[in-house]
Amino acid sequence: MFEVFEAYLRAKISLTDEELELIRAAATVKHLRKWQYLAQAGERWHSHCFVCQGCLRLYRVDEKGQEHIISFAVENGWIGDRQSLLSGEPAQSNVDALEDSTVLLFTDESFQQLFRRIPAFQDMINAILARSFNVIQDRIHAAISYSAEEKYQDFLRTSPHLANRVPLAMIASYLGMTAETLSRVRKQLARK
Amino acid sequence: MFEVFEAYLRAKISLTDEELELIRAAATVKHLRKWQYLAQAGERWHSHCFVCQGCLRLYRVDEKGQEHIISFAVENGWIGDRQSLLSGEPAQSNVDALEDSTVLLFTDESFQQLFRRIPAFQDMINAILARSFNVIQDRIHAAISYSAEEKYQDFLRTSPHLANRVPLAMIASYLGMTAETLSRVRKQLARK
DNA sequence: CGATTCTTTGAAAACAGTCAATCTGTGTGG
DNA sequence: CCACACAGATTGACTGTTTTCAAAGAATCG
Repeated sequence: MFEVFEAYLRAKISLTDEELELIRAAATVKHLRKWQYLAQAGERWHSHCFVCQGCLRLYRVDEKGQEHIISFAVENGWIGDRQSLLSGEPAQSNVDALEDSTVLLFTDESFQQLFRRIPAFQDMINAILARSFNVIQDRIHAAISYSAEEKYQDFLRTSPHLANRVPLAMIASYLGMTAETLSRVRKQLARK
Repeated sequence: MFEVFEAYLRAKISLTDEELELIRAAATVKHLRKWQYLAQAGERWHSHCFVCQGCLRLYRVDEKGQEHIISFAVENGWIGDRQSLLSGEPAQSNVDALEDSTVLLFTDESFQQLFRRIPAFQDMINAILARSFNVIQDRIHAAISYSAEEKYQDFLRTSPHLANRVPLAMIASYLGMTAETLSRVRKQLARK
C-alpha cells in the first residue's frame, strides 16, 4: 500500500531512493474496516494520516448528539485532528472510516525528523497545508453565503467524486443542513 | 511602528540584533485610512500582511453584490488573500481597513529569504499557519452546526475584542446572517 | 443642528427543520 | 427463490427560524 504514497510523492517532489526509504520506514500502514474509528474525541491525536484507499470522515458531535462532518478524505488525501496534534489537548473530533480503508500513519516526531533530513518533504507538506487552508476558506465562504441549494451545487462542483460515494445524510451534515432538506434540494435540481 | 512587530517576534522566538535587522529591512510600513483598500478582487496579491494597529477585514462580494466577511484582523494579526498569494491568480477577495490602521507588508520573496536565513522565523510562521488552520476549522464547525443565537454567543466567546469594535452589520456578515437577525438575537440575549 | 450611517422594529414571505410515514434497494436467512 | 429486515432516501404536513422590505429610532460626525 505504500506505493500509493510513493506515487503521490514522486508526482510532487523528486527523492533519492535513500530518502524514499526514510519515509517508508517512518510510515505505519493501518487497515480500517467500515465504521472503525481511527481516533475518538477525548483521546490525544499524535499522527499525520494519509489515505491510500477508502474514505474517512472527520466530525464532531454536539451536545444534542448530532454529528457535524468537518471534512472527508479519500485516496491521496490527508485527515486528522490538527488541533489535538498541535496543542496536545484531547481531540474534539472523531475520525472514522466510511468504507474499508487503508491509511499511512506518521507520528509527528517522525515527521519532524523527515523535515530535517529532507527539506523538499517539508516544503511539500507546507504547500499542502497552505493549499488546504485555501480550500477550508472557500468552505467558510460557502457556509456563510449560500442557500441550501447553492451549497449543494457548490459541493457538486468542488467534490464531484464524493457525491455518489458518500450517503446523502452525511453530505447534508457536511453542508450544515438536514438530510430531508438536501433530499428536497436534489429533487428541485433534478426537475431542471 | 515596527516596534509592535518586534515585540510580537520577541514574545515568540529569540533573535539576534542582526536577524532582527534583516526582518526590519524586509518590512514595508503602510498606513491606511478608514475604508482604504489594501487589496481588491481582481488584482494579484503578493504580500504577507501584519497588523500593527487598527482593524482590517477580508471579504468577498457575491453576484448579488452582497459582502461576506471571511475574517477580521486587529493588532498582532495577519491578513491577506492566501489563495492569490499561492496560486498567482487574481484575488477573489478584498481587504480594507475598518479603522485608520498601520500594517507591515512583506513580499513573499523576502519571506522566503528570511526563512532561509532565520529558520526560527520560518518555524514561527508555520506555527501561526497551523494555528489559524485550527481557528478556521472551528469556524466551519460553528457555521454548519449552530443557530443564529448560538453563532453569536460563540462569537462573543471567541472574539470578545471585536464585539464592540466592529459594526453589527459586519459581525452579521461574518456570521452568515442578516443585520436584522443579529439585532434580534442580541435583544433576545439581553432579556436574559 | 442637519446629514448620514447604523441599528432596531414590525409584518409578511421564504426557507429550513421536525416528526412521522412511506418507499426503495440490498442483503440475509429460511 | 422468496420473504423479511434493515438502512437509506423520499415525501407530506406542520412548526419554527431567518430573510425581506419598509419604516422609524439612535448615534455619530462635521
